[in-house]
Amino acid sequence: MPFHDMLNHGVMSVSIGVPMAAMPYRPSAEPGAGTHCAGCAARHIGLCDALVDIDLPELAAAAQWRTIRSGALLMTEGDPARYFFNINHGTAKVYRDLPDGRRQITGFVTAGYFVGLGMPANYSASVEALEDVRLCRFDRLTLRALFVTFPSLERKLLIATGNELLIAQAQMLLLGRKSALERLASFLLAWIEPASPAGTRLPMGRSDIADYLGLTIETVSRNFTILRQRRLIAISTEQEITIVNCAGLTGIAIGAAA
Amino acid sequence: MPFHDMLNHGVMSVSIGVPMAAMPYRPSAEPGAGTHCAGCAARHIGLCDALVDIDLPELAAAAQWRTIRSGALLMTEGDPARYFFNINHGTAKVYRDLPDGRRQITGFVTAGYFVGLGMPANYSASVEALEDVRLCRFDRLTLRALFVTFPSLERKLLIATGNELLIAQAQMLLLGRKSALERLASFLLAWIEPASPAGTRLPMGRSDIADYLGLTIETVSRNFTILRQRRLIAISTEQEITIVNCAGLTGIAIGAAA
DNA sequence: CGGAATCTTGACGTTAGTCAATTTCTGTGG
DNA sequence: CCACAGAAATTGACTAACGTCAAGATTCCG
Repeated sequence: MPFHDMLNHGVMSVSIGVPMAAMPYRPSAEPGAGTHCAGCAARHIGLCDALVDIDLPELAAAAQWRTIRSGALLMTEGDPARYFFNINHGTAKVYRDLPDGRRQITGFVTAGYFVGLGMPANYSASVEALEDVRLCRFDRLTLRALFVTFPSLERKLLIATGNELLIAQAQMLLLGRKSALERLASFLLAWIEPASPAGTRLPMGRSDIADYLGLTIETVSRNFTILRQRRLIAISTEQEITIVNCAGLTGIAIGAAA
Repeated sequence: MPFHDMLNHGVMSVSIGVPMAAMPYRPSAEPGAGTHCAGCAARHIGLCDALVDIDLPELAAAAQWRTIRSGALLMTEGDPARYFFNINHGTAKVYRDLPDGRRQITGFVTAGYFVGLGMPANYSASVEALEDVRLCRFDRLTLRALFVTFPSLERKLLIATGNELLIAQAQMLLLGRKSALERLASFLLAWIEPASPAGTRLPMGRSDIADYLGLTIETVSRNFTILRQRRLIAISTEQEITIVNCAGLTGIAIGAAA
């Protein structure tokens, strides 16, 4: 169960995958086999999950499909917060920067996550795609109007925002009180399928992991080596990781081991 | 504008100020002058702010007034999350502990704040009163039922939860990337009225500040001294602080000064 | 196969933590 | 009002963990 966080979403300078720039979504114009939200791969993990199939067209009319290329920005901190996003596929990083360049990644967002929760007038963070990202973009005013018709949308967002807050709390404990080794162990447990023998490919590099854990890239690398040498994890090809000793890794992550 | 955070709220072992243990709130039985929610000091900063006066009685019927003595727990991490709280007066700390005793305070809650946002079945943090705290306690199931009648309550909570998330993001940046001096400067700016020449009394001690900023009590103390020696703040009587040079303090807080 | 980017490893420096007094504050009672 | 005791805060000397700087090794892709 991967992590996440985020906050805003935004006016963006991104490449557009589906050629329907400012055009409202139309079922008949949809790409892929499903051709409408009910057939979307993210149908039951995204915002639409709050609605029954019969009500989907109204939500779909407010949604715009986009594909964000790897490395492109979904939103930039400080920009007017016009849009709200629902990720359907791919991974992006949410981060804040200090004036001198120090960066803190506050979360990674994957399929099903909302970007733009609890936003004020301007985005409070930047979001960059780590791989190609498919998403639904909503105009915030349009979406707010839909809340009146479908209170279940608002409930879904309230639950999602609450979950974000829980994850943020856990991350504050990690950043404020855990050692480098404990941070890395916690991170891997959240991202790697514990059972998978084949190994899981991490979508982010060492630099992003460092910015997420409040460490430097060198410290992350050193602690990867420590975990590997202690036979707690196995590293096949760089970011292809396998958890070898889940109990041992968990012990380190929760701070049980001295 | 003080900070905050929080998450759960809970089954609690607390002293009860207003003698109406499990009895539903009744206007005629209310303490103080206002004698009902419309006269409450927190009328326009709490949950009730989402309702017009005419609808208040319905919300009031679901609320129970409580006073939590300084040092008592509002909730304990892991306990079943039966209640939701709305602080009316006083300050409390929200924290998580690691098994070996390391503690991270994820936020301080004051008048107007909600405790128990986005909660799962069990409280995910403990909350302890730093001074006597007055609050309204709601049964979570009862409150959820009210959401159907008054969608504005849910909207209020969504906005509040979103604000929490923004604050949590800022705190992650602080914990992950700021120096001890920058952390303390950021904290003081959030808690001390910049203009007040008389000085503001902090409700928390050095130990709580340390647990909030991810530092030790000694490091907090040393950096208080540094800020005082640089004439950025003045310390009258221990936790009675005045901001002397707001611009200078802000410069440190945002990481502008090298 | 080659070059750039990413990752790893090593030597050394800096910041904050640890351990230990000492000082200051708070509150209580004489 | 002052004296005292306990708690909280400050200060100092030293240590440990992580950051910085600098090579090298690997991986990735054309």
